[in-house]
Amino acid sequence: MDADTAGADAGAATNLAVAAQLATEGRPRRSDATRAAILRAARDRFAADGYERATIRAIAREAGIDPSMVMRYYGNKEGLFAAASEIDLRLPLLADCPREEIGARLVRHFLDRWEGDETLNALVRVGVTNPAGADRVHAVFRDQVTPVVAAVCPEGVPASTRAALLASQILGMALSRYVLKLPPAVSLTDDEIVAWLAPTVQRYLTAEAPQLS
Amino acid sequence: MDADTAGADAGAATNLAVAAQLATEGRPRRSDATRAAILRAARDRFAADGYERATIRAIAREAGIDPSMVMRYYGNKEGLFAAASEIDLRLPLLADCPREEIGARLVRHFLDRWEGDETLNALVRVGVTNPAGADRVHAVFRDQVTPVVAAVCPEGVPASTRAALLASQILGMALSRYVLKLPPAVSLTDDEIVAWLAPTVQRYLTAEAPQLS
DNA sequence: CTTGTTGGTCAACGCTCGTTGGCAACGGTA
DNA sequence: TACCGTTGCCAACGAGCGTTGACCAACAAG
Repeated sequence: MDADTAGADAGAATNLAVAAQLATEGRPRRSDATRAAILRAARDRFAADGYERATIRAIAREAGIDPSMVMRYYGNKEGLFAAASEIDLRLPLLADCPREEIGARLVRHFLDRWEGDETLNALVRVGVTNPAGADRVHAVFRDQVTPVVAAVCPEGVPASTRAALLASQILGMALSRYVLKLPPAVSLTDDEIVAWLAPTVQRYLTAEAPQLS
Repeated sequence: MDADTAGADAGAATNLAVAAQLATEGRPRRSDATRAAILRAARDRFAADGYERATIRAIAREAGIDPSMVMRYYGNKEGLFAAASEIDLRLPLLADCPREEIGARLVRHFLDRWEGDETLNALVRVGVTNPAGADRVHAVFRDQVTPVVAAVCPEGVPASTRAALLASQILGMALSRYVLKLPPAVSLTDDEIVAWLAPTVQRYLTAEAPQLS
C-alpha cells in the first residue's frame, strides 16, 4: 500500500506541478477548453449544491467529459475546489470615492459581483459545510477585504473589526437572498438594498467606537 | 418497485404517526431517554457537520445506540432532521420594551440564543446545503420573526421587508462568528456586538423608508 | 407461567461516491 | 513512416452511506 499510495501521490503532484507551471507560462494546450469546461461546471455545481452534494460525476457530466479527466487535471476533489474557488473580489480602492459614499459604493459593488459570478455563491455554500472551504473564505477576507478597509478607516477601532462587521452585513444579505432565498429578501430591488444597507456599512467603516452598554 | 416503495413509505408513516401520537399525549415510554439522546446527538452532529456529513451512524455512535434505532424512532434521516430542528426562538414581545431599546434587546437576545442552543447552528448549516433545511429556515422566519416585527413596525415599509433586513444582519453575524468563525468576529465580545449592531437593527425596524438612489 | 409488546443488536442489502489503471485514438516531431 | 506524449473513455475497486429485516432480552398483562 505504501508503494501504491506514494506512486499515486507522486503522480498527482507531478500533474499539478506541471499544470501550474504551464498555466503560469500561459502556453496553450489542446485540453484548455476541457479544463475550462470542468471549472465552469464545478463552480456551477458547488454553487448550487455545496461541497458534498456536488459530485465529481455530476460535474463531469455537465462538462461533457469522463469523471477520470477531472482527476487527471485537478488531482482530487479538494484540488478541483481549490481551483474553482479562486476569486478576486475586485474591490475598488475607495481612495477616489467621496468619503460619505463609501457605504453605497461597497454595497452596490458586492451586489454586482454576487449576481455576475457564481464563484461567490460556491464559496459561501462550501465555506459553511467544508473546513477547506472555510479556510478559503478566511483567506479572501484577510487578503482582500481587510486591507481595503484598513486603507479608509479612522483609528480607534481595529480595521479587522470593521472588516468583520462589514462582512457580517454583506454575507448576511447574500445568505438571505442568494442561498436561503428568503422571499422578502429575494424580492427587494438592488436599489432598495443599497438604500437600506449603505448607511450600515458606512457606519461600520467610519464611525467612532460606540459606547458599550 | 412500486410495491416496495409503497410498503416502505406506509411503514415509515405508521411509525411517525404513532410516535407523534404518543408524544403529544405525553405518556412516558421506557425509550424516552434513548429518543432524547438521539436528538441531542443529532443536533450536535448537524450543527458541527451539516446535513450530508452528519451520518446516521455517527449520530447513533454519539448517542451510544445502534443506527437502526434512529430509523425506528424517526423513520429516516429527513424525519430525524425535522425532529432535531424544531426550534422556538423565544422572541420577546417587545411591547413592554422602550421603543429606542428594541435593537439592543433583539441583538442580545439572538446572541444568547445562539450561544445556548446548538439547534440554531444546525439550522443555519443545514439550511445552506439542504433544500429541506432551507424550507425549515423559511418557516421559522415566517412564523416567528415576521409576526414579532410586524407588531412593532411603523407603516410605509412592509413588515416582511423589515424582517428580512433584520435577518440579514443577525444571520450574517451568526454566520461569521459561529459557522465560518472569522477570527475578528469570534474575538468580539457580546457587548461590542450589541453596541455595533443594535443601531442597525433599530433602524431596520423603525426607520422610515430610505430614499432610493 | 405463558404470551405479546417494547427496546435493542447484528449482519447484510443496494447504492453512490471518489478514485484508479488500462487501453484506444489523435497529433506533432524526427 | 515510426514514434511518443497528450487526450479521452471504460470498467472496476473499495469504502461509506441510508436502510432493512431477522433475531434476542426485558418487561407487562392474562
